[in-house]
Amino acid sequence: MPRTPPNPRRAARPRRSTWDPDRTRAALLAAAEQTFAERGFAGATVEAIARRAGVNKAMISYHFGGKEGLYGAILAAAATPAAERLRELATADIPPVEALERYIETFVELTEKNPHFPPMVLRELMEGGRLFDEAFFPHVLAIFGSIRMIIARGIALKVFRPVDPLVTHLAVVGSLLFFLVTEGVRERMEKKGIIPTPRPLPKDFVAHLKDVTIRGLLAEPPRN
Amino acid sequence: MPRTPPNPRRAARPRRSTWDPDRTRAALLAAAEQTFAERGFAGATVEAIARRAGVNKAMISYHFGGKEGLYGAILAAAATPAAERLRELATADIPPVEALERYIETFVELTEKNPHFPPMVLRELMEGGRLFDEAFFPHVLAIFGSIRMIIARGIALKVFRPVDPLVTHLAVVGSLLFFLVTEGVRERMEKKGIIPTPRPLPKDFVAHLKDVTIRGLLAEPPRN
DNA sequence: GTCTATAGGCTGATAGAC
DNA sequence: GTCTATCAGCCTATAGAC
Repeated sequence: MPRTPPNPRRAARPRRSTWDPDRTRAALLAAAEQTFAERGFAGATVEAIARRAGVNKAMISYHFGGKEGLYGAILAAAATPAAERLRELATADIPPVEALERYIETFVELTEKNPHFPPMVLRELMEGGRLFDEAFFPHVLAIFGSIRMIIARGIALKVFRPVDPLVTHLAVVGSLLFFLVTEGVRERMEKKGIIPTPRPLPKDFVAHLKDVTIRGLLAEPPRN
Repeated sequence: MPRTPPNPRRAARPRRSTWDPDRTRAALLAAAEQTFAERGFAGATVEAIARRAGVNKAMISYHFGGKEGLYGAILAAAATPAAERLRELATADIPPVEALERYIETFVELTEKNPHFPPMVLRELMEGGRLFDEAFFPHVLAIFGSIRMIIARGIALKVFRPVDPLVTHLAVVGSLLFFLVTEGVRERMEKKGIIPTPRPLPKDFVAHLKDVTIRGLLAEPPRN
């Protein structure tokens, strides 16, 4: 009898017909995104990320040059299309009220494909470490700058009151990010029965924020 | 000649006439608050905290039972008076508009004594780990519940439109927390000359948020 | 391109002297 | 109550086989 029989687990797992570096990269990006969002940069361990991705942890160093590189790759990958889409919205020829409403909708919609992006961005804003990377920072500026442009245009057209666009956009984006990053805790509270009413859904929040923000900004108050 | 002359650094430091455990505890709490806020729980090391406090790192285990205990002590200490003060405001017999304005003012004012509290609370909301501690969670509920009560009262009195108080308070508190936790990054951006205009101060943000929120909630739009 | 094995560094906690 | 010295555990990164 041989000392080491074939490992059943190894035999059971269908061997991939060939190596697939793209699949490895993609799996790592997805697993890391989730783990970083849950535990932060320092709290996430490369072993946890690799296990979740189903690949060896050495692959992180190989493909991304280490934990830092992986983090940066995730941020840049998610930020690029988001920044582009919001900038298009801001520079398109759309009435300011509608543009602002669509900014809010789009902001939330984008995070549905990428639910771990808001906590990562917020963390970077708090810690400010990797935020100023060349590959990431311009996108953040674009995301925040787009809504500021929309507000400024609304003021120039006298549709909005002469508020400070900088302060205003902080209030709106802050609401959005806060709602998005706290969805998890509300879900847990609901499951534990700590809060009586069902938790608000993203669409409820979007509708509310559009409503209150527009009303708060309009030069001519709407008739109720 | 003796092999080991008196260590000059040791001699230079004036020896405290007697030990002062209260001072040790206080120094650790202050240093930890700052370090945790800057780097998060996992990112902060007990050695960094102890060095900043000017005490030996073994004191953390002695006085607080470890890093976790220290973190919890900070959260509870800051949350208790804040929750109490905001609850008083919510239950006092004040017109809803004024109460909401004072809630926003007080919220910001409280963090000026305790600038590291917002990032710690927000982090807990994101990670949800120690959030559900018995010593901490009721205070968070009180802080969030107070503004919800104010809004609900305004609706009952028909001063505010019939919005959802739960959604509404998330938008307001979210704005506040986001502004407060990102003050550091705006300061850094201003110093680096990345943003052209001077950064908004807390009082500017408070004034804006009060203005836009009240206008967005009022049943009878104000005459401009 | 992927994996195993391991090096090398840092962390949080504690035993024991004072 | 405080300090020094030290430990076991975990971390990231890499060398080298396949």
